[in-house]
Amino acid sequence: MTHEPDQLYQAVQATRPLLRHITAAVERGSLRAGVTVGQRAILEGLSLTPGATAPQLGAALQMKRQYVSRILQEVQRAGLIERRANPEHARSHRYWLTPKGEAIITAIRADEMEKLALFSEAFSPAELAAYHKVQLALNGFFANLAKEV
Amino acid sequence: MTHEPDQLYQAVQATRPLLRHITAAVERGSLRAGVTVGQRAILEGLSLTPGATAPQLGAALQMKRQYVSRILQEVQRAGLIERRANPEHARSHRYWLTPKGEAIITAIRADEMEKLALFSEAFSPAELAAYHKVQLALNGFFANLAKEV
DNA sequence: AAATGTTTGTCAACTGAGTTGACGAATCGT
DNA sequence: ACGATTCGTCAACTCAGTTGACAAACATTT
Repeated sequence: MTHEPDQLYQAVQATRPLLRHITAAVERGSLRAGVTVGQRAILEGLSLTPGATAPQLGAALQMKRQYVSRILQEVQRAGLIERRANPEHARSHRYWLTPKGEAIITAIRADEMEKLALFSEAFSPAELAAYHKVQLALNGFFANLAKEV
Repeated sequence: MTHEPDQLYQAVQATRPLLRHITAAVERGSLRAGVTVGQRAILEGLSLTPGATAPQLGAALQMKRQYVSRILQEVQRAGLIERRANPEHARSHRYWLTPKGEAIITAIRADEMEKLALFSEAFSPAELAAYHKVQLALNGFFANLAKEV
């Protein structure tokens, strides 16, 4: 018996408007004042792996190092991160959140967690786990598809 | 007992790279020659509701009517759709896929279905159903969040 | 019939996300 | 010492999508 992928197809289609809505909703949050989703991703990344380099962040967040670098410059100018020289490489830098940056990403995270917690009450742990599992698998699947040829 | 939304949070975060990979993978498909994801969405929409107007498509696809209109012009020039006057409104038009457009969206759909069918074998029907369910609910949830001020 | 509000198509300017290419300086491997 | 790789930076570009404006057509109210 073959699995009919209709549901999956439809769900994947919905990814586009979903992301738009996530972005819009999240940017509307008062806590986000002036922080774009790209910047937010960088702050989150630095929160998880303090002292990361730009290329490391790029790999973790699946973005090009040049783009990461540009965002790092923006948030540095905004005083949300600071960079220090990398003793192991004269041209390389490591990045850390400043207290201000730390406060902002923490507030954003708390706000979003709260909203998601509300949402998640409508679902069973099994459903949420399945969502997580399939989402990550899809990510890997399409990343591979995109790479071949 | 509260649901810990950590998994959900992480999955939602993954939406951004996921969409990028989907787009890249799908545009790499030889069948897509010259068809952007936006155009593809319009073709899909017209396939589901033939004779739709631009504002109707916009509502269905959750895009602004102006943007839909621009894409409609593109695919019309490419000969994938045709428009006819709307007898009920002198300024309005209805849109239909041409045989060429029909062939293209059918081929795209078949190709993607095939790939997704392969992928979906790794999951139980319950997991796929849960993914679908949560994905659509998230869409509605964030669409609402984005709307309220 | 006239005034007012809404819908439609179209044009234009803009933002945001992200990629790609290039270049020089630094580092690594051999 | 030499070639390949890595890192930072600048620049140009694409793509998706929004917003604003304007005029024509239509609907509604008075």
